[in-house]
Amino acid sequence: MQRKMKGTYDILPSESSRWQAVERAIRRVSKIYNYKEIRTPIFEQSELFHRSVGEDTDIVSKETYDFKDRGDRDNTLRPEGTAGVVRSVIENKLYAADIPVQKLYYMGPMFRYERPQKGRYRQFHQFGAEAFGSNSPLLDAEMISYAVSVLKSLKLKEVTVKINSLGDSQSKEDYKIALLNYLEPNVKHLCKDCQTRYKTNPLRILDCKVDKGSLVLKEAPKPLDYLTKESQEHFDNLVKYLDQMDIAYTIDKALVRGLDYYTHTVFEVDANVSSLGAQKTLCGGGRYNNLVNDLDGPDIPAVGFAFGIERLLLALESIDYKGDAEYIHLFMMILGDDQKEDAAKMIQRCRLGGLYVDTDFLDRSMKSKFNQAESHNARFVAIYGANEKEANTINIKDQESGIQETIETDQLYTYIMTKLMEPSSKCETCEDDDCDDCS
RNA sequence: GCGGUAGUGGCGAAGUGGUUAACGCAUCGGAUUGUGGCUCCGACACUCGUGGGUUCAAUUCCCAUCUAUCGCCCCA
Repeated sequence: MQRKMKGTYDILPSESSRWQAVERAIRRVSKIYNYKEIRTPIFEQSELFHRSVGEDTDIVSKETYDFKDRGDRDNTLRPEGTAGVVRSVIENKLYAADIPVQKLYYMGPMFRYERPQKGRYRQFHQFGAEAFGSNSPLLDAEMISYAVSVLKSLKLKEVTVKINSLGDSQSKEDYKIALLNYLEPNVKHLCKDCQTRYKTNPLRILDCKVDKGSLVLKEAPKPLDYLTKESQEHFDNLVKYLDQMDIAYTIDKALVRGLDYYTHTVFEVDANVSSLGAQKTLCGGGRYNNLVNDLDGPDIPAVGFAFGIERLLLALESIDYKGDAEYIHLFMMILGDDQKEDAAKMIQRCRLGGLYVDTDFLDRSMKSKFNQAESHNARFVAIYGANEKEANTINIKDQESGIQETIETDQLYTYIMTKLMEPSSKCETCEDDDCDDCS
């Protein structure tokens, strides 16, 4: 049997309504914040990711899906979304468009060659947003609010926002020197990984889980202590705005994030949900004021975030979030071959009118037809056999009320439409958490 | 890349070195030749992830491999 590739999975019909619900929520919130969708290729020149994400990050050094094409070019399946978006903004000169601040979002598959586990796959999906052209902390605050709103719109309440600032290039450089100086006599007390990080990516030592409790790290200098005046101001303003927007956050002085390109604000949103295990970070983001310039674009600042959609869905599972209920309006029950012509005509009429219609294609028993109608969650079942054909009528049963009526065949569509217009006693799309009718 | 656990019908899940591989759910047929959801009866795995080895005999033991899962690393 052919099997799927390691770390990939199929989104089956039973799951897709949940995906659609999440995607719809994302698009709706994006509209509210006035972000426009951008769709970039899922592969790019390998060099793009090396230059943007950072040569020494794990993502680039050991997790990319690389391949050579027939023209001997080096390609990489995108491991994250920002690089491609930045490339596109530069290449299409979106920074020169009549809208001075470009606010973009994307959604789609990403690829990392990793050992799969729950909530982590080789082909996974991200939803992310990027805003270009402003260094205002108001935009940082908007980003964080945007991310939180997506979670709120999905009714996820148990979330924590952590923020920190790395400052501008000057701050980052000052801090790095201070950290290296501080750690130098203590390197041998750090874990093995951190001894490597000391040389390659010292900032990441800060949020090492092994050394977390150690005195060395607790007393280590933090990025916030080395902010330049402007950087400090930026961060102070962000905090003020978040307070005014009534967005709960905690300042995590050890938060540094894994990608090289961040400056100033960095943030993470965690779900406090046991089912996520080690993968509780739903969203990570921050400001990257130098990346556009580093990739040969103009010197314009930017800020963004990315969500892992699989993790979002996992978190939703724990709050028992369901996608939209699947249903059809009509299940046409055809009894006897001689009735199929008329039935085909009636089905077509209803579908042209926009009704969701299905029927039994296996000539199974009436019992089975009812069972099929039930599993399709049909509101109405229409029964058409020899007797009805004779009388030019059709029996139609409302599965919700159990009431069955006999009507003229040419009244079928109108009958269903009329019934659907009547207010339902059921509370189907209730938005109110405290509604007594919802169970 | 490293370490632990697991792999039996569509799903869940027993089981054993020896020849009919329990059971539950789902599905299908019938009782009820045109009104389902309850009940009863019946059907449903040339086969126990894949490949190889040990053995007279392997689903069971051994090795490899694949996949899943948990943790590490890292990240979303």
